[in-house]
Amino acid sequence: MIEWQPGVYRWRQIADDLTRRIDAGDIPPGGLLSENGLMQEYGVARATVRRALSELRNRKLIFTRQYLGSFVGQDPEGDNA
Amino acid sequence: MIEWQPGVYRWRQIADDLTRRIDAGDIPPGGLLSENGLMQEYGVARATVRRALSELRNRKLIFTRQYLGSFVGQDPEGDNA
DNA sequence: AGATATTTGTTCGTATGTATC
DNA sequence: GGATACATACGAACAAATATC
Repeated sequence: MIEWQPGVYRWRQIADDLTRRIDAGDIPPGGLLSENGLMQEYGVARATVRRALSELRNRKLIFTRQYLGSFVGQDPEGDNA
Repeated sequence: MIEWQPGVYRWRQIADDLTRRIDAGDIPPGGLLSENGLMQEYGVARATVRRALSELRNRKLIFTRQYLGSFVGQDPEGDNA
C-alpha cells in the first residue's frame, strides 16, 4: 500500500514508487506492468496509471507494446537510424 | 432492442435486462450467453458486455467457463465443502 | 489427423462526462 | 480556467483451450 502524500500528484507518486521498485530489482527486467494490475495495486483509475506509465517511458525505464503490455527495460525498437 | 436510459450505465441496463429475461424463463437454464452474441444483440462493446456478465455472476444467475462460455444457472463447481 | 470456428481472458489506445482542486 | 482524477464506453489485437468438420 501507498501512503498518499497530500499535495503531490498521484500519478507522480506512482511513477516514483515504480521507479524505486525497478531500480531495486523488485520488478525484474522484462517484467510486465499491466494497467489493470497497477489499478488494483494502487487503487487508482486507469488514466492515473497510464499517466504514471507515460512518465516511466519518459524515464526510459519501460517500453509499451499495444495489445501486449508495458515491460521493464529498454525498447528493443528504440533508436534505429 | 433496448431503449437506452440516459444517465444509467449501459452495463447495468444490460445486466438488468438479462436478469429480467432469465427470471421470465426467456433464457433457459443451461442456456449460453456468449459475449459476441450479446455484443450484437445490444450493440455495445465487448467490455460493456463483460461488465454486465460480471454483474450477473455476482447475482449468481450465471457461471462462466473459459473457452466455453457463460451459462444460465448455478455454478456446478460453486460451493462444495 | 489436421484445419477452422468459437469462446473467454488479457492487453493497450482512445474518447467522453463528471467532479475536485 | 486548467490540471488532476474517477468511471464508463468503444475499438482492436494477442493468447489459449475447446468444439466441430
